[in-house]
Amino acid sequence: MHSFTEENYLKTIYYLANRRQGEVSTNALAEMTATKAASVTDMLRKLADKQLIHYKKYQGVRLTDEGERLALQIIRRHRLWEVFLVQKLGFGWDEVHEIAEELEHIRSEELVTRLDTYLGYPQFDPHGDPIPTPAGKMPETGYRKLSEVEAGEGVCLMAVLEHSTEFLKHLDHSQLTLGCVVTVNEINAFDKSVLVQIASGRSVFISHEVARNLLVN
Amino acid sequence: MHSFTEENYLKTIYYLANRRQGEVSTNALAEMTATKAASVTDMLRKLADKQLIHYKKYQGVRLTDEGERLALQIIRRHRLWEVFLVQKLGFGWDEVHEIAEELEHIRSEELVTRLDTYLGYPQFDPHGDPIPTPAGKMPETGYRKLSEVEAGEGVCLMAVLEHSTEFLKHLDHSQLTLGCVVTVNEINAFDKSVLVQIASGRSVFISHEVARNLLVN
DNA sequence: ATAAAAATTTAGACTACCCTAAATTTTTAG
DNA sequence: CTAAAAATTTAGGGTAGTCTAAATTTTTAT
Repeated sequence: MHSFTEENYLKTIYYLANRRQGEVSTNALAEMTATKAASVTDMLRKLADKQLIHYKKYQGVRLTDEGERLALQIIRRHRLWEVFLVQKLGFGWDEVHEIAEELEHIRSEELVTRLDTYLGYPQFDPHGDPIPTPAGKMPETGYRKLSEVEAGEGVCLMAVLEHSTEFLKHLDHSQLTLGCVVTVNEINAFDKSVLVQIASGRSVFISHEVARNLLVN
Repeated sequence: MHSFTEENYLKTIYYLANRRQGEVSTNALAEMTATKAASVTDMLRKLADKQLIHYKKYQGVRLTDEGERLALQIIRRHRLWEVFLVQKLGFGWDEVHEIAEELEHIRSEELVTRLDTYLGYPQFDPHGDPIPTPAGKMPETGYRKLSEVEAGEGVCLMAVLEHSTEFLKHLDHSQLTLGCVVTVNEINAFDKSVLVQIASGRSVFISHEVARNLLVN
């Protein structure tokens, strides 16, 4: 079995590898795990010994197939629990991340299977992120960032890249919810902010910073 | 905050203090926590420093008010999660203990509150154990052991003292479920086994060992 | 009452994970 | 191309929780 801490490192390596494509650096991991680079190096040696990562000193790190399988299993659990917390317990989508961080480490295959069934085999978590399959594959989505949409296009809000409470509360406040159909009316040439119209007919101003964190279809 | 391990010790001290009335011994704790007496001594010093237990060397241990409050909070979480696992996810009552051992340590008051609401404020867990109140009181039940019931009496099965898979599967097999009304027909003078009649009319033989672990009303 | 047995505590050590400071390697800038 | 900067690793050490073996205290049995 792998420790709570090992699981968190694997998950973090997966995220960083997919964010900035390619190898993951020690410093990036230290920042994400809120530890120091020296501690990361210790753990990388340990994960490499267990064949969960490919690791050459000073060269960055990459998950092995087994490491990726484990990472996706943990992400699957995290996202299923987020669905539970929002859909069944009525938490807001901005309140569930921390709790799911703990729930994802509960060790029981049977529990995850039954939870999945209970929730009706959801495909996406409350932030629109796809839920990895039981077999350990991450579904492809093909979403674009709202910041890359041309003026005049109509698109559907599918997911958020940023999960902070402040960002999510801001979206709630602007009546921007997932599934929401928006039409891009204007793109400001200077600051790249966009003016969109939502289904209710209301116009909503979205800064470039926000638009970069919204995924659409 | 208190560690996972500290929480387990507090819970275990509570159980043992209520099982064999009075002070809890180092060895009993070592057996229950599957560690060695020396490790228990270390932890007792730590819990005493934190004012969670009353502890005098060589004299056994007792929870302080604060320690008992924490222990009951953990037991409350454990039992609520067991209700969830059985009622919502469809686990058998013999399968939920280990998983609830992990879930009980998830740190979120809000989670427990919402779970309680979601489950409809249950009073008892799937084994018939009362669920401590949010304020940290253990409800009194006044149950007797089936082994103490007189011949001729009709009683209702309310709870089990033993939680092992084998014991619970045996009860399932004998069609002895909680809430089941049973009439004690005969008490064997030699081995104290009892012959009871259940609602379906069927007679069920119950050994003294089993009867001692069944609580009735 | 006291010696043997049982229970408990202390001493010293181990692992997992984390840290700071110093050393080393890689990257970058001039 | 090389010196400075940045990134990374190594060295040495800390805490939490565990262990074994030895020392100490309490209990039990004669």
